[in-house]
Amino acid sequence: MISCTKCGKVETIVKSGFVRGKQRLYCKDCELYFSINPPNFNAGKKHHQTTIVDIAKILGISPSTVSRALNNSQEINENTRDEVIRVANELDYRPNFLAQSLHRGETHTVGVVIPDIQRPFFAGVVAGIQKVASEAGYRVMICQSNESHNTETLNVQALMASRVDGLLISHSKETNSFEHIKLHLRKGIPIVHFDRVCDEVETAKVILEDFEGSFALVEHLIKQGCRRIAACAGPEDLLISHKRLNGYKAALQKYGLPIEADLIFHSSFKQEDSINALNNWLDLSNRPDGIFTVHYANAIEMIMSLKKKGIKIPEEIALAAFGDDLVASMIEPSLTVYNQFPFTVGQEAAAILIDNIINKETFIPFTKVIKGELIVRQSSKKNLIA
Amino acid sequence: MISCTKCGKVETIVKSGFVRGKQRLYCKDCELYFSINPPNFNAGKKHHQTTIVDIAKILGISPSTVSRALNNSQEINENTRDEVIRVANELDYRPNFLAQSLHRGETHTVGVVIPDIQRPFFAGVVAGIQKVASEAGYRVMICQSNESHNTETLNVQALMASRVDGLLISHSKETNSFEHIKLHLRKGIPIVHFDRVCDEVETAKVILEDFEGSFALVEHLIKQGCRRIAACAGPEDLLISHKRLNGYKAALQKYGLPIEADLIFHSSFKQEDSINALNNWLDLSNRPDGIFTVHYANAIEMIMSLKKKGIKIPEEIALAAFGDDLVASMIEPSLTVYNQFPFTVGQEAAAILIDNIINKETFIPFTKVIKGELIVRQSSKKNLIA
DNA sequence: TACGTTTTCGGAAACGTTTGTGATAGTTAT
DNA sequence: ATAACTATCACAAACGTTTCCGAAAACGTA
Repeated sequence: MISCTKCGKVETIVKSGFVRGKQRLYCKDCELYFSINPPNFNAGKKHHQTTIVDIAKILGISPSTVSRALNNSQEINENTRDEVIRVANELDYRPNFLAQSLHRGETHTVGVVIPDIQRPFFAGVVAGIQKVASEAGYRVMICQSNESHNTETLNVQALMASRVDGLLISHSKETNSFEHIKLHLRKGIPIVHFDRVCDEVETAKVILEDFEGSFALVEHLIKQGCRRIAACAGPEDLLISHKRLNGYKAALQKYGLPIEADLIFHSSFKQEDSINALNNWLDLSNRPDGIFTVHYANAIEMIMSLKKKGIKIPEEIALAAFGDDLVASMIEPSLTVYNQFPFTVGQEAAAILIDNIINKETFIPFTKVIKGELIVRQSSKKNLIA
Repeated sequence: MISCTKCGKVETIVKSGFVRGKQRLYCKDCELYFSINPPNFNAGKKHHQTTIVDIAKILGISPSTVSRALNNSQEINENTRDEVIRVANELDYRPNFLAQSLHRGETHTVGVVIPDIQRPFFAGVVAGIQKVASEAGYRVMICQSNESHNTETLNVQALMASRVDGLLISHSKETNSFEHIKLHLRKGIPIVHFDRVCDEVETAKVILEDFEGSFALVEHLIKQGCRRIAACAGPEDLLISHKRLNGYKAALQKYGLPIEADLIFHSSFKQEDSINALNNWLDLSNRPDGIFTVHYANAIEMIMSLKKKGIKIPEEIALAAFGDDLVASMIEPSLTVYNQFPFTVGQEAAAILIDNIINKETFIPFTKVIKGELIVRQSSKKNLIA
């Protein structure tokens, strides 16, 4: 039979409802409520990281004194401080970051949302962010949206639940509404966009010279003698896709070349896409003699495909693309690119965000442009014009 | 003059020591202690994320009831629950993760320490980790050691201060003592090693077929006709360097080839290193006819250098390396590699860690080996033996 | 009617910190 | 000697949750 956990009596026990599926009991004698726990309820007891209270108990002082000793407060006796520090070292005390953050109301952590860490550009950005953040005493929490709007929204929510002090984000290619950003911005959370920014919200932004970059690439192709230049643009929803496409168009216009819808294709960064686009262009009665892509990976795939078909690069078709990478310099012919300096982008974005966090009241959003660099390689060196 | 913050009197104020550098005051009339705050002390007041208490106040109920309503407790009236949920949605309530974690004593977060996120192998591992972790409801916190022992130690400390529930780590090339790991292992924190593991500590490990992989690569080179195979090994402190070197040696021995100290070089993943090693080998009176490297990047650099020198690959020198990457397949000649499936490594490591976290009491450390795959490409196809 | 039982909620403690305020012993100045 | 002041500590509140316990009201059932 069931006996009272206090007096041990059996006859005084009556039932008293349910809690979490377990029968609740009441001992009329002890006036005690209780429920029965499984025998190993306290078996797997949490391991105990040493706390400020442990130290206080050992030294017979109050937790507040320990806290003051460990925080270089002036209002503490030197001897006391030394004793506290000695014991703290002995027990390998580490302040509980959760408790500190909860109390302070800030976590000294910034959140990062990127589409895909495996893309060298974003890996570089993350490395830059971590460098600046760690130097400023901030932790970094990284999430991947995998190019999904929904996942991105969940990422932002999770980071906010973790109470990050600020957010760095580069949107997924699907993202076409920005409520999840505006919501938190309204709550006063500092947010900084980079690369794939959005014009709808008033945040600080770190962007690349998207227009200028593609203009430079396309102008370069034109100067090398190309007269029919195809464009492999990015996903239609992305702002940077438009900017880059505009750069392409502007370059064509400057040199009096027509803009042909046939030659513009919106890729979604998938391999098949770019190959399909390429094949379509090759099937045209009037083939392009130059290709501009917004992502170097597309250009690499095209080069491979063109080589298989025996089409000469750059003589028959020249190529130029956004984004530098080892493979762009290694492939034959090596690929002309516009280097975006991802590490710098990350550094700048993090620096701006931390500034925004620290000077929350006075910070005024602005846009920082990271200048890129045209790297001319074999894929475009027709040398018709020296 | 200074007046009491309560009664406003001036004449009753006396000084009363210092706190944090600020003069402390005492009003004899009110018997009140206080110190003077700068005027804008409460100006930049923290923005208020809505809490459970806010909801409770609005509805005139207690916070515990709100908590129960939001946690699908059975002991709550349906109407009450609906009301709570309605208000919670209106105010966009998000539970404070810090408070939850502090209370529960667990963060549902795992820490990851890697040498460098920009290396495709580690980026792949991280992606695998995040996939498994997020599916299991765990957050991921990533740190880079930048191949520094000291930074690695600091990373581990920071993650522990954040009270991560478990740790995934691949050691820096410098790391030759493991106190920072043992310390936390003793405290009962689940730790899983991957790739660059360490034999000194009893943790679960996810490793590659280091021995078998290099054996396969070297055996392949031998079967292709190579008789003097040089090795560009990893940093001497790393366990995997030894394993891979042993695979190299074993393959040579199996085929009765001598092991020559001249042909073994320990790289530190720096570009100059591998080029220097290559030049040394080329200067030998008896040049090697095959090169095995533990990192594909070294092999890529060597291919570039060899091509400049006009040395034919694979006829004069064949190459094979650890680690697959886009560039390995794109370079000409394409590079024979042993693919390590980084994404799988990450997935396995995360799955094991989470198992270790959940079944902390019963978990028994073990080692999981991820099988690799030999990918033969042009850099080694001498076809002497079909 | 009377008692047992369930439902539903409030109060309070706890997680580990930091910090405002009360308190006391000792020190200096008048 | 006495008032003013300093140094040093303890206590308690607060951060936002969850959960144990107590209790009132409602609902049975004998």
